[in-house]
Amino acid sequence: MRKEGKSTRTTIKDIARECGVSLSTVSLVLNNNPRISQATREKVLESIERHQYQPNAFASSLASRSSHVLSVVVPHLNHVFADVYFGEIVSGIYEHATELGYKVLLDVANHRFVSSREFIRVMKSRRADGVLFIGSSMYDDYLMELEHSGYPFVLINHYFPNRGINYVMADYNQSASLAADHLLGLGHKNIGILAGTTTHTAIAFREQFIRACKINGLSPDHINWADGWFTEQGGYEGAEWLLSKNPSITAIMAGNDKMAIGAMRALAKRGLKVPDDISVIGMDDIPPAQFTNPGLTTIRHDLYRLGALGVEGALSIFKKQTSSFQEILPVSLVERESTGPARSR
Amino acid sequence: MRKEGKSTRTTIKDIARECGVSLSTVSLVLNNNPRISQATREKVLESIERHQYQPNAFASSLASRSSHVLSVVVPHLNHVFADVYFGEIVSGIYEHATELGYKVLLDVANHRFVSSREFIRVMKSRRADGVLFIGSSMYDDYLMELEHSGYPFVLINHYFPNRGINYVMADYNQSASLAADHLLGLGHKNIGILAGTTTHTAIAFREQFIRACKINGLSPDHINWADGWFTEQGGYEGAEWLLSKNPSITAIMAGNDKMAIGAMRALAKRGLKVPDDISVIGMDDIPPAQFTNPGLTTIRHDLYRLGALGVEGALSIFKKQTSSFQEILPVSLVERESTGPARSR
DNA sequence: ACGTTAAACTTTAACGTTGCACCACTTGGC
DNA sequence: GCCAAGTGGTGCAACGTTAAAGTTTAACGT
Repeated sequence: MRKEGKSTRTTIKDIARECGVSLSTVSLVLNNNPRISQATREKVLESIERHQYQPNAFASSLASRSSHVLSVVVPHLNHVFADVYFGEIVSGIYEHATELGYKVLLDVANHRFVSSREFIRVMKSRRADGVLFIGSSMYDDYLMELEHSGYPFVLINHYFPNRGINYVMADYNQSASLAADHLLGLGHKNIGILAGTTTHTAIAFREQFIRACKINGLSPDHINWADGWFTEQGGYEGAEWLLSKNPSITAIMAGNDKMAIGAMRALAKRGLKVPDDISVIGMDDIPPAQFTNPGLTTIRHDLYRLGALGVEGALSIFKKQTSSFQEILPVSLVERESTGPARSR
Repeated sequence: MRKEGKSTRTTIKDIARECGVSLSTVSLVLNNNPRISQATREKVLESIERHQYQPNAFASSLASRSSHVLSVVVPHLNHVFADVYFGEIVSGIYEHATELGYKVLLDVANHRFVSSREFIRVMKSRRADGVLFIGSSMYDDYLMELEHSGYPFVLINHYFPNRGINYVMADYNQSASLAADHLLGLGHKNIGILAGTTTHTAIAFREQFIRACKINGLSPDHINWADGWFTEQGGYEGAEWLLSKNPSITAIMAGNDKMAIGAMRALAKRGLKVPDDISVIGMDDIPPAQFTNPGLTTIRHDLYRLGALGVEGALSIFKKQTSSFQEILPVSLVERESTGPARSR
């Protein structure tokens, strides 16, 4: 048989020879083609099972021009995969992709990735059937190159206004309204905002929040904002800056939970009690938000589902079932203990 | 030529034809083989650049029998990629793999993965040149099947005693001693342990910690432990259980930071102040440990480096530079504010 | 002038699948 | 008795690369 010292792997040929059928037949069985009779199918499957035969993924991809792989691209941040926000989305991507028989490959949008146009190559080289971008920023104009490329890619929780670029994202307008209503309802009249500034969604969110406050009669003088870089450290520093600028603020609205967590640390260091002295509200509802002290009130974005939907979108474009994919998901308020009635200081 | 309406991609053939050289020459240039003259090399590279040519990864893998892909296998937990512990390790893996020209593929050790022996198939099908297992448990005896397989795989932060299975891990014995010395040095005589119970490392750690306490004169009656499942929720419940069993404990030692964070939340709910009423020490030093209130004292395990080293190991086995790889990394104490002098209650 | 060696390629045969075109046989309608 | 359609396959040429062995040319020592 095939094992005369040459430690070669079992291939489709071995199975075909043993079953006395052609290569094509084995291939058809492998791909569940109905044109093969039950009898033949069983004979082949038995042989496959017995040899623990595993088709070579590369040969298959090469011949079929489809890799059954999805690539997910995250920004070039330090230890980026340790970020819970990205992790939640990746989890959603992974699980949905797996259900559909897809593998997921990791990529980081670092300098090389961008300047060498590797994001295009990933698709050109057929290494992936589709690409999902998480956490891209509004300065990532390289993405525009892809707009009319027809390549299956989608942005997750981000978008470019007036562009035909595919995306799935949370409803940031609704988030802003929900947060504003909650804080205003508690009587807060002096609010600090910790915002991200590098995405269109974050900017739209901040503007919508401010608008909602004004509509409800808040004076613009009583709304300040600082850039919190979407990070704990940024939230920490931003909170300090807000307090130094206006010591009488009674609530901080953070554009994501990480900044909120950083802010709470800064408040604790200053000896301010949350929510007695000052309220804090976050956004995303990442899992750690349940285990802060006090528990963080936040706007829930279903990041996991966002990831799963992204997979859906990329694959339906790949399969030419649709040419455009733009979805917005509803959000909800999660009340925990970090917000309470305003109390002037 | 090749472009009569058929929208076929640029291949090595096109480059070769244009440059008037053979396929092999282009291939050799692509692989930086020194046997090609500078002049030819430049001509070929120029053409490659101009056409934005990207070699087909599958064809290359098929022909060379090497995928330049590493697979990382994480346990089948809910939203597992949102776990900071795994994320830190994955970050280390990703970055080191990238430096070495490797891609990383995600896998989860779910039921199908295990029962269908997919972990073997991943290597058999050559989808990956090596596999890194993170967070495997002592019950994952399927790993034994791989022991003598010669396949390049390594366990990260776990091991099986008396087995030739490759691993990289933190020095859990040193962790235990460091933690015990720290707590004992602060005068604690009544200690609760929040432990993991599903890995050999965690069990060895707990035993070593208890041993160190006893050597320093602590009575076994004053050392209790609860299983905290390595999670925040487990740490929360474990802490409550420990306090109900022995209300006078003055310190909690947690086998990872996540349990410590859960415990701190439980203590806060009970109205206990950390560290005034009770000290808490964790393990790992995951990034969020800096942003808890108060900051978490912990033992630092360099998870990122553990991941990078794992890549090193798997690849050196793949390249047959070594047949066995077992490394232990030193750890260190990081003092923040969650531990302080014992005060009896 | 001659053989030897090295440099710089080229030729050819894999690598392990899949898609397409084709074929042989059966069934059935008229 | 002949054609049409359906069933259950087969054979072969891709797919795009690399590895191994072979060829040509130039350089060099004796």
